[in-house]
Amino acid sequence: MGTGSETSGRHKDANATRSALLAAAREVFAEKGFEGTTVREIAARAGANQALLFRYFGNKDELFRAVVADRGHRVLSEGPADELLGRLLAGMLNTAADHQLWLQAALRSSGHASGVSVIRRELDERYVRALSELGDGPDAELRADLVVAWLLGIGLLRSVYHWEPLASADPAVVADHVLRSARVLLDRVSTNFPPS
Amino acid sequence: MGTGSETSGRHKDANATRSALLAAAREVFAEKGFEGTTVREIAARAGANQALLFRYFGNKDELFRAVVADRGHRVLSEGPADELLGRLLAGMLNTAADHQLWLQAALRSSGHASGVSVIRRELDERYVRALSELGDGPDAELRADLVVAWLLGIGLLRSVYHWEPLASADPAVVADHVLRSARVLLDRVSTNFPPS
DNA sequence: ATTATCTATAGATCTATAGATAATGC
DNA sequence: ATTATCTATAGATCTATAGATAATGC
Repeated sequence: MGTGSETSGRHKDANATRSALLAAAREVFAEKGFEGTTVREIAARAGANQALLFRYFGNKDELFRAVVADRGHRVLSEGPADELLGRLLAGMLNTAADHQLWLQAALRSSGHASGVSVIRRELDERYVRALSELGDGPDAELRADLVVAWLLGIGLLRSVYHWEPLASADPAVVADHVLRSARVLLDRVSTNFPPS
Repeated sequence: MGTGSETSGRHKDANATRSALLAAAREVFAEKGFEGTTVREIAARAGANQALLFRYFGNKDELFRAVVADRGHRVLSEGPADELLGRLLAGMLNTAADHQLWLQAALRSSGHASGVSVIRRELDERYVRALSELGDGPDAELRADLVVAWLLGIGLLRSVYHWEPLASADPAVVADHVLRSARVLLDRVSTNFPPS
């Protein structure tokens, strides 16, 4: 107990070094994608020796997976179903630094198998499964896919392309627009009465 | 006149070699992105010597730009304004092989400067400018961006992630869903009377 | 004679490892 | 004595070029 990890970095602290490497890797992978990143640059940014990266993570691909792995965070059970889309949207519009970096790292690595698989897994496990429980019908899945496409496209333009005015827009305003339109898309799926 | 380019490839034909390299480059860049692609693999797939790639295109980055450059095709003036969104959508859902490869190559190269700039340019010049002429108002641009995000997200899920059922869905069905929802998003922008 | 193609290789990477050194904990 | 860190380098790339060869056109 009482790890008390100093960030000074002049000590010998395996945990601190590991975290520094992980944080640096997240940044560099986000900036340049998997293939454009070199382990030496990660180590340099972490202020650590390059050999430690292999000692602690095995190889470059495992380090990448450690960076993007397992964000957990099941959205479905966190609140009422009719606010689900809003929660998914909030997740994608999340401006927390680590979320933005995670998204950039994954999307900028779309040419690499691990980059593709992490996006597949995250979108499927969190977004599609959550949305698909909202309704049924012949093309309920397709409609859910279209919503996911929208959310991912918004994340892509904001995080990777820094597309203005979208990137700097108020998340609440963006959410309002998207929710209003997406409800049209999803409405026929649910068996609700039509409003007014 | 009368080029009569044989595809046998045993002759000496600079134009044929150039095209073969370009076509092979489009495929490999689409599969692996800019950084994951090697010039040797492109040359091998083209059945050409690797040195010719540099002779004809200068370097790898210029070859990439030759692959993704300038798709032209101004969409705005091609038909009535209220069908513009449908035309943009048709463009993104275009299942022609070369369009799919173009989109994959660009998106899978999101970690590379040229990949980012080509997407920026194409989306801006074709999609955003076209859409922004549809309406005005405080957040007309933001709404246009959101439509672009949707189109790009759909293209990303289909082309890069082969996401089902979206990837194999009938473009007409997809278009119907998207148009219906997007009209809600864009409607307040135009100064039309509200329908019914 | 000109132009396309090929050979061979320079030079600069990059990942990953083996083994030496230095700091900690007992 | 153990564990973290560093040095040095193997081995495998990769882009790009210089210069030789071979096919075409006159």
